[in-house]
Amino acid sequence: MNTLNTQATALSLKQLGYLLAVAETLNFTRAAELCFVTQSTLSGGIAELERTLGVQLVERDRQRVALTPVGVEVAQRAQSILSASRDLVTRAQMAADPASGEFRLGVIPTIAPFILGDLLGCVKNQLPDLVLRVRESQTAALLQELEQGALDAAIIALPVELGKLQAFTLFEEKLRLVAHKNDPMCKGGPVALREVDTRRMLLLEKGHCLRDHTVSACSTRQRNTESDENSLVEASSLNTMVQLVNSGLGCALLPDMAIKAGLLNNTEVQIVELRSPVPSRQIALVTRRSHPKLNFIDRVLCPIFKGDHAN
Amino acid sequence: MNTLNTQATALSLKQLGYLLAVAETLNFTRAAELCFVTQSTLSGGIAELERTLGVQLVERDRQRVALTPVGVEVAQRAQSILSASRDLVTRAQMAADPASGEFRLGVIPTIAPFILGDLLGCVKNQLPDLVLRVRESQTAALLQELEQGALDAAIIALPVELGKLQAFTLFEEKLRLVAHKNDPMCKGGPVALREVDTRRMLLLEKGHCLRDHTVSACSTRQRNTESDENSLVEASSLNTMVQLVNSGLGCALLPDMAIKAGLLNNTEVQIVELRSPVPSRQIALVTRRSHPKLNFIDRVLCPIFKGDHAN
DNA sequence: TGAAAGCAATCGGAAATGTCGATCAGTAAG
DNA sequence: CTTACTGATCGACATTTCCGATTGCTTTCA
Repeated sequence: MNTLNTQATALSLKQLGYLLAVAETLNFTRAAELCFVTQSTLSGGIAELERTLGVQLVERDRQRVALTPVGVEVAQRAQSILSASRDLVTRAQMAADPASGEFRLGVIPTIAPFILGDLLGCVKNQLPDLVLRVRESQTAALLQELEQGALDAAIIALPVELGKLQAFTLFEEKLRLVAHKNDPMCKGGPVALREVDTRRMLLLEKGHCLRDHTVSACSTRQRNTESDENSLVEASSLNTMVQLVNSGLGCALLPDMAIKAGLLNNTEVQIVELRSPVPSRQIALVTRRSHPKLNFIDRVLCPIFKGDHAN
Repeated sequence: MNTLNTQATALSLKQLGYLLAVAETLNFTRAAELCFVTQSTLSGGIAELERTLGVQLVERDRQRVALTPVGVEVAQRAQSILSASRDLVTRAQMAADPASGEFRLGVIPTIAPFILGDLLGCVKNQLPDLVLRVRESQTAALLQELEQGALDAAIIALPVELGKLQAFTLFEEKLRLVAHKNDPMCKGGPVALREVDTRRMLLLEKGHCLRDHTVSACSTRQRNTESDENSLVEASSLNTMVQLVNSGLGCALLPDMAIKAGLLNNTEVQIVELRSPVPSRQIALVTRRSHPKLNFIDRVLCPIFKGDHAN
């Protein structure tokens, strides 16, 4: 049983608004109009605010309404609090537009260099308010960051173990067999991939998904990836790999985009026509199922990425 | 009929608190405990906050809870808003103590110089948190400022036209007749005031209440104040008036306090004993009936002022 | 002098909101 | 497969909020 306990209610922004209105008008009735409430409500609101603070803020007899010195100070503070609140709301509502703000995109290294130029330009044109922040990492790292929320989405090659992630396929990318122009393979007609000596096939270093794709494309029989440690050389990037091929060290499977982007320019490396089935990899954009902008990603971002690739 | 109108409710500090708790714990259940509500309540609160802002602030599936980038920013802003709110409350509650803060006191010129020294010292001792800000003005000006709220209280001489003001009598102050020591009045015994030649009675300039008191004390018959424009000299202060008396220009009625304060020191002016009724004026502290600290003024401030005078 | 209008406080009832407990649904660990 | 833990959801209840009407006081105007 409370005797005197006037149970200090919590401060409310609404009441601070009432106080400001009173400070402006020095008239409860007009202040109430400003706040779109009745004089009764405003009167009660001010009274409760005073109860909460334990101070009289407004000195009022029926003729005169004036703020007490404390009231003036409280009103000033209330002003800045309400202002900050309005800022918070507008700021949040600005950010509500998924096409604005920051979007953190991860891209695997065998795609990034060949897509980024176009991509950044495209996004800048079509979504001028979106700041695209790109990070290049291998699949595993990207997926982890994605799950932790450090990335909004990632462009990778399927298949991968999608946990609670959602994948949107962007396009299918062919893998091209390349060799030095003096290589015997370049002389004849189309080659079947399984005829290629796997020991001559150059690989990227471990961790690159393209390495795994290459390995599995070259062997119908299940080959243990761990067992072929006998690869003579491992390249750390597609560029390096092309140089190796150019030196006649072997052949390689390269993503179509890389070649289209001119990776073979100024080299003596040529594409070797392959007999079907032509190997390929599925490029997808992956994000969290729970991502706030999931719809935006599906409906807006993916189409842009697809369109970009089509060009 | 609203189709989509999700009636944006106003921001509430409570909900901002919920968000901060979630940001801290990254766990709805524990966040709810922090806020002393059930998980259900907190969950709804966050949901409504998001509805208000139109943005998803917290990314949550049943396993992982994380703030979205917008959520992080909103949380930061919420932090500072809540902090400012707490400051407002504590600041107001500090000021709730009537014995702290500023107190604007007006004093009439025929009292101020003789009471202020003691008064300021007394208040400083007994109410160390009270900043006494004193203004010296004539009665009319003080009353006006009082009504406008520019002053908290005023020390004046009664009677005055109290509108919606409240007067607390402090003490009765005798008025002393003084004259030059060579004046014939100083030679004989006690003098009756009505025997004094009113034409020799020096007056303060218009506006000083002491002038009016003097005038009415000297005349039993109703004398028109306007008619005695024939006063030869008018002093603008008690000090000046003493100098005039010292020059033998006439006699004067001086407040007891002024004399006790040493106004006659180093002069040849003497007190002339008066036969009763000895004239006097009633000194009072006046404030608004609606003043927030009315109780404090009555119970604390007035006793201090009385005590101060008694010394 | 009386009537009318302006003002803030107050009160009772109606509407809105906040809160809780219980339950559901999905995931992870044992 | 069960258990434990998570956040979302629903219905019921209590509280709060809000309004309209009224009161009591004052000033203004007739």
